Amino acid sequence: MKKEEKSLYDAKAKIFKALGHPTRLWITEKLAQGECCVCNLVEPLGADFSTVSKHLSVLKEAGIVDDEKRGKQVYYSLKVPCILGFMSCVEDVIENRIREQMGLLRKIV
Amino acid sequence: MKKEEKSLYDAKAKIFKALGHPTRLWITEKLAQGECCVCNLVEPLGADFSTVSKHLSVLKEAGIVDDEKRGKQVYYSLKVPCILGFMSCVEDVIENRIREQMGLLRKIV
DNA sequence: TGGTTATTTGGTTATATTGCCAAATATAAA
DNA sequence: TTTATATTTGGCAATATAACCAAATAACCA
Repeated sequence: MKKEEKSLYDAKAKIFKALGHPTRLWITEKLAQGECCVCNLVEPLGADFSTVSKHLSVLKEAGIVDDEKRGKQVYYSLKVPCILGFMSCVEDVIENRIREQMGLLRKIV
Repeated sequence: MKKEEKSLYDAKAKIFKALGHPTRLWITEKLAQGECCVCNLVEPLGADFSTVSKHLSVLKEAGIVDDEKRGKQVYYSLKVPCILGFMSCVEDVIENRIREQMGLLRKIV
């Protein structure tokens, strides 16, 4: 990989990496339904306020979400809804994996 | 997040995580053009054979690629082409990010 | 002003990832 | 059978991530 090619792949990978955590994926799908303040996410996630805030900043850094301060709260929103279009593909991958495991199981038993 | 919800998000995140590395992303796009043996990937990547092999096994574990041994070589192929459909979205995110940075720069200068 | 609430930041510790090297395995060829 | 080639595996050191706690910041309210 050449140098400039490398930095393009670094940039792309950053976005996948940002989505590569269950909490951040959950947040992303939640925000797809509409903006949320941090406080709206903390309770259902059952994580520390600071933890959620840090996950949000990873998503923001990656360009996936936007933030806006209104009063005491910071509202996050999904900036790139096209991300959701990928989820059905991801679910296909998971389904395939399960199907294969079942096939394997049948052979063993 | 409830327990079973958590494991769904774990499974989804695993796929994003697998794609969240420049080398693995490069491999994925390369395989989209047709199957490759490990030896075909090592040289252009400029990485160790063992390193490439491990990246491939991450992709395989995630259900993204398939492998098939033929003779002395192992051929890898892209199992889920729908992954590529996401790339234009990823590129949009990158483009937005650059655009914003330019806007910011204009304010400063 | 002082207090309260929402959020971010810094620090720390535990865990995971990455990349290389060396060794193991497998297949083909001599 | 020995040798060479392609690949995987195990181990190690360096680096990155994640989660929590405590402290800092920022905005509103009494």
